[in-house]
Amino acid sequence: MPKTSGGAVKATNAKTAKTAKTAKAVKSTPATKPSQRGQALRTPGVRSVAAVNRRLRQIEDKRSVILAAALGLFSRFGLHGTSVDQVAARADVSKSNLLYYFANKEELYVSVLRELLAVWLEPLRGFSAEQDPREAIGHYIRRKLVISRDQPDASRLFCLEMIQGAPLLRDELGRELRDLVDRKSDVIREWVAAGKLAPVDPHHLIFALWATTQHYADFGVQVQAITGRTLDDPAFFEETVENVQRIVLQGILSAANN
Amino acid sequence: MPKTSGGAVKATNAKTAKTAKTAKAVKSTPATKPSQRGQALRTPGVRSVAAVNRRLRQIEDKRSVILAAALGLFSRFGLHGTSVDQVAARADVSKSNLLYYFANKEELYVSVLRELLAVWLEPLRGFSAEQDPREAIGHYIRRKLVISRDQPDASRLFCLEMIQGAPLLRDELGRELRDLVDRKSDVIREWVAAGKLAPVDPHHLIFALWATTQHYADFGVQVQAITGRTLDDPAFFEETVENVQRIVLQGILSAANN
DNA sequence: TGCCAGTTGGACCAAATGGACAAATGCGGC
DNA sequence: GCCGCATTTGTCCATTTGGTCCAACTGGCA
Repeated sequence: MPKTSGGAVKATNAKTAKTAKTAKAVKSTPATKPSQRGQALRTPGVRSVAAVNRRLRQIEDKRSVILAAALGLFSRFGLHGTSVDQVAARADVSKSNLLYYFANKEELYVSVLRELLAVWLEPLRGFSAEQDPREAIGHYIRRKLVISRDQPDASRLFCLEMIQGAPLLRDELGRELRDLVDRKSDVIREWVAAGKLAPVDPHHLIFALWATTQHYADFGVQVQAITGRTLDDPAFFEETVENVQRIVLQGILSAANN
Repeated sequence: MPKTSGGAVKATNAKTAKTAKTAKAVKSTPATKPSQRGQALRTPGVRSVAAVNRRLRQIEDKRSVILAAALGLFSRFGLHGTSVDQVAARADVSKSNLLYYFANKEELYVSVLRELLAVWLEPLRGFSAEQDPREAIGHYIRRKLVISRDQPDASRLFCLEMIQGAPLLRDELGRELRDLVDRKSDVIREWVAAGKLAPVDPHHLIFALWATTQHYADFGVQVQAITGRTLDDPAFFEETVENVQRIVLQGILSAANN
């Protein structure tokens, strides 16, 4: 909303003058910013292939640094709780420079998310019907817990986004994730049909797996407040893997009671 | 909606002058704002007891309305993603008025959180050693899922706060929650000792219970994206209760494999 | 060496926002 | 009807922040 009070005040003081919006004359678009050339991989122009490739790698590197910094901050403070300045500072580049590589804050955010989703889904791809479910699921739990330990930021940001209704992932969610889950659900159903698993709804099983493993990343603070330990403690990590596996695989009722 | 653009316009015209910050002279604190009188319940002054009580109730009501509005917004957009204006609008009060009841945004936020923690912990209090664990835990799962269904906002905000490191709940976490969990852990240990439960670490069991049940609130969007349903669907709700109970209590391995 | 696309940083701006302030309005008791 | 306090509102301001603009620089190439 307009709200020009600030502008009005400044307008009154002498020195200002205003940049006057000088006729945009030459439209000095500085060639192609990396944040723009999405597909059009570049007109070879004159540069040697080697030089181009080198530069391309440099660009990728810098983007990575920025993305890493952004992940760290976004995952803790969210999109709105993080300023571009902060990300730039953490990535050790100037804000302008950052905005040279990412058109705007939101694009940066989405870029981070997109990388995330891949990492996050990866472990699930492992499931296949030939495997022994006990093995496959036990292994899956361990892998997810490793991620919770080594990349808690990724897990947290994913959770953050989900809580907010995943406005920027909705499409991906409805497509990629859903497909993958559907495929793996079939695997689980086969296991059940083969009598290798108790009759359990695949979706709910997958949710339980996600929930129990992610919890140690997303609620890491709580876990630490209660147990006084973190997954970084190897003993605690193993203990966690074992307990989660046991709970999900065998349940908690004693044989006598079962 | 305030929106002072008009004011700005006025500002440019002669009369303005600026309020000049006149020496703060009398420090005209307007008696006691509700946002201040925390404990000092009020010097009876002159008002009749009846009148005072009525007013007190009114204050509580208004605070509740604001808190509810705040919960709805904070839980989706976080502290930084929500403006005081938005909360005020949603609660149908002016921003100034809101700030009359809550000294500042952060106090409002903390107030919301404080209410939350109580709701959130309540179900766990139910556990006691005399109960049949199968019953107690099954019941607990149901209760938590009811909360996930009926108060997803609360669950989400709690999760949000936790992800951010719970800077404002750290103390409460270290004290209240920890104590409660410790006490209930003892109950679980007794169950295990009595052979009613398989040997499982109480902490991890509690985490698993929290995680699996909250998941349906915090990741509600994901759940819907995948299953196409919500807990509001009674059939889906029951199906969820049953599956979560079965997974946690009996595990997923078939008897043959167990 | 000089050129130039591609990069980088700094000054600057407009919008948004938290919140201070003071004037206004309501209201119970005298 | 008047007083004094509680409540409510409109106005204004300082600060933060996303983003623009432009001047300056760089490294590869003719």
